[in-house]
Amino acid sequence: MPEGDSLIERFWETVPPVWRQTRAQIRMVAHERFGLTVEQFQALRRIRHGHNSVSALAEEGRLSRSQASRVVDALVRRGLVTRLTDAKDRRHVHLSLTESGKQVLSAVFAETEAWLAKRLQLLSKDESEQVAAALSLLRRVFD
Amino acid sequence: MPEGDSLIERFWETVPPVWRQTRAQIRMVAHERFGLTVEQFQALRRIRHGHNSVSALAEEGRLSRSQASRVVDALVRRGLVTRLTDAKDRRHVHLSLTESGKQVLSAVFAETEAWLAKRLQLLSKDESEQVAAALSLLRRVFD
DNA sequence: TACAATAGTTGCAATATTCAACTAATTTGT
DNA sequence: ACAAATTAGTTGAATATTGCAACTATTGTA
Repeated sequence: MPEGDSLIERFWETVPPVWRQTRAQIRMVAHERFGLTVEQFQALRRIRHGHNSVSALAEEGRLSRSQASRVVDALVRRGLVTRLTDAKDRRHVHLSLTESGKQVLSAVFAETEAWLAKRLQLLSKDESEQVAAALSLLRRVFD
Repeated sequence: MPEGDSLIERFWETVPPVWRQTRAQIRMVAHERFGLTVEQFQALRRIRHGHNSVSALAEEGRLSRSQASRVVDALVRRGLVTRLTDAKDRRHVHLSLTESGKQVLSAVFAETEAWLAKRLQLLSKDESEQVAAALSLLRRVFD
């Protein structure tokens, strides 16, 4: 399987370092400017994305429910997230971002996207389209 | 910047989840079958890749030197890594994989690559080449 | 109604992580 | 040549993170 091998090679050469750099960038902005751990930032991101319960956060982030609960605790103490007990099923606690939480998340994203755009702009228009198309393909096979 | 935006969108939709799945796969194999933490596995990988000192591991893995030192300690205790003091500069300690370490790393990689190949084989030959080319481009702009 | 299942939180023990101090070896400035 | 600075690595102690198990509270089910 020679073609497959070279694609696998490219995958290993590309995806981990690209993500590591991106993650390091997120960490730098989130931690050094806002005092958030990466886990806390991820939780904010996931809450915004609609994973608004402790269990959903735990599953998405591959951490235990107890840890997820404590991460949420820290975010609530910082005033970035609110807990709201579901009226219909009082076992559920709905998490949502406060205004402050939204602002922090937007700020981190804005800085990270500026950083990302600077790199992606090194591609020509043609190359951009090519990469975008390829990423769609890649995403599809990982669904 | 409409084209750029869509590439950035694709990036966020693709790279983090693809890597998260890959990482989860590594973790599953490394931890559940070999009792390695992800950090320990990463250290093995980096030592094989030539980052064969405690400082190099610390820098690559973005962890403190003291922690890197302890991770190496654990690997040495398990017989997966050896320490060898440099004869010329006796401050340096060269790390290398033992046979057992190589075998463990190969086993983890083999299982992970089988998993990866199963996904990438969903692509046609043309698509494979397209994705491989795009990954090269992406890698280039992140160097 | 009793029993099981689900969502979440907390106590506790085991690990992991960091900061600072430390040893040891080498390099540098004078 | 030699004191001071630098580099590599390790360790102690304080702190934080994590996972397991136990717990409360609520809802679903036989």
